[in-house]
Amino acid sequence: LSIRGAQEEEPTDPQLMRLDNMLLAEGVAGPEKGGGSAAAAAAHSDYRAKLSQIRQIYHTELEKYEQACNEFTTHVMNLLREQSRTRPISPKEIERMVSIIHRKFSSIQMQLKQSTCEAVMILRSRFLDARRKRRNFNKQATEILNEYFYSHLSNPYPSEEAKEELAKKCGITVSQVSNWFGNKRIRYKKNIGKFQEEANIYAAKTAVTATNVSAHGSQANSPSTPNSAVNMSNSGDLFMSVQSLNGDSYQGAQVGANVQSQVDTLRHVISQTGGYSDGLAASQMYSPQGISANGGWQDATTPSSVTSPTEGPGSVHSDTSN
DNA sequence: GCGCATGATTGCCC
DNA sequence: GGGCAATCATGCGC
Repeated sequence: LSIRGAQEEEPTDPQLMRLDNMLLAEGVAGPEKGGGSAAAAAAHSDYRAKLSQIRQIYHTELEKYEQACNEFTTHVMNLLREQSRTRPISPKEIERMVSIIHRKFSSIQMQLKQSTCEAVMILRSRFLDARRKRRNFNKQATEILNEYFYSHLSNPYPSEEAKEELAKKCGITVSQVSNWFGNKRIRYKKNIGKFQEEANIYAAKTAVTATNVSAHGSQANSPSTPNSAVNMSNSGDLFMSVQSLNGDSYQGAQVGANVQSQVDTLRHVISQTGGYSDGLAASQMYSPQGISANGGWQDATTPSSVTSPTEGPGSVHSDTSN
C-alpha cells in the first residue's frame, strides 16, 4: 500500500479503455451476445462454450476482487479508526488511503482484464486455425450432396439457390457446397469407373423416390403434362431448358430436360439391376437432347453404363463428333 | 506409418 | 465471377 508504488503503477486510462472495449466486443464483459464480428465465430458451439467459460471466470474473479477490495477498505478504515484514538487522523488522510487501496485493486483488475483478453485471443486464434483445418463432412451431408450430384448427373451445376438449400440441409456453407461440387465433378470425370458403384447406389435411391412420386401423379411420365415428377427436377433441368432454346425444338427439349434427372437415375438403376424396361423407352427418347445440350460435361463424364447405348429415332444431336 | 480419400486453396481460363 | 485442374493438407482405415 505504499503511496509511491501506487503512484508508479497507476493504470493509464486509454489502456484500460482498450481492454474494456475488447472485452465488450468479445462478449466477455457486458451483456452476453450471440453474434458480432468476432463471433460470427460464436455460431460455433465449441467457441461459444469456451468463451462462456472465460466470461464466467472473468466475472467470478472480478466479483472476488471487488469483494476483497471492499473488505480490505473496511479493514483499513477500522485500523485508522483505532489509530485515531492515539493520534489525530484527518479526513483527507482517510480519503487518500481509500484511494490508494482502490488504485491497487484497479491495477489487479487490469491484470485480470489483460489475462482475459489474452485468453480470448488464444481461443480465437485456435478457433480460426480449427476452421482452416479440414474436417470431413458428416455422412448425412455427403449423402445429400451425392444424391443431388447423381440425380443431376447430366448437369451437376447447382444454381445459387440450390447451393444455398443444400448448404442449409447439410449444415455447411455455400462455398463449401461449391468446393464439394467442384471437387466432385473433377474427380468423377477423372475416374468414372471408380464412382460407378456409388453412382448406382444413389441413382437407385433417387429412382425409388422418383417412382414413389410418380405413383402419386399418374401422368408423371407424360411429357405433355408435367406435374409433381417434373417439379422434382430443378436447377439442372432449368439450365438444360435454357440451353435447349438454342436448339431446333424448344418444346421437346424443355420437356426432355424436365425428365432428364429421372433419365439419369433410371439409367443407373438399369445398369445396376441389369433390366428395367418400364419407362426406359420413354426416357431414352429425351436423353440425347440432354446429352447434346451439355456436351461439355456429359461427353467427358458419362459413365459407360450411364451413356445411352442407343438413341431414339427422333433424337436431335448437335454434337456430330459423338 | 502408409496410402487413399477428401475438403480447401491457388492459379488460370473464359 | 464461376469453373477447372493441380496441389496442399488433413482425416481415416488398414
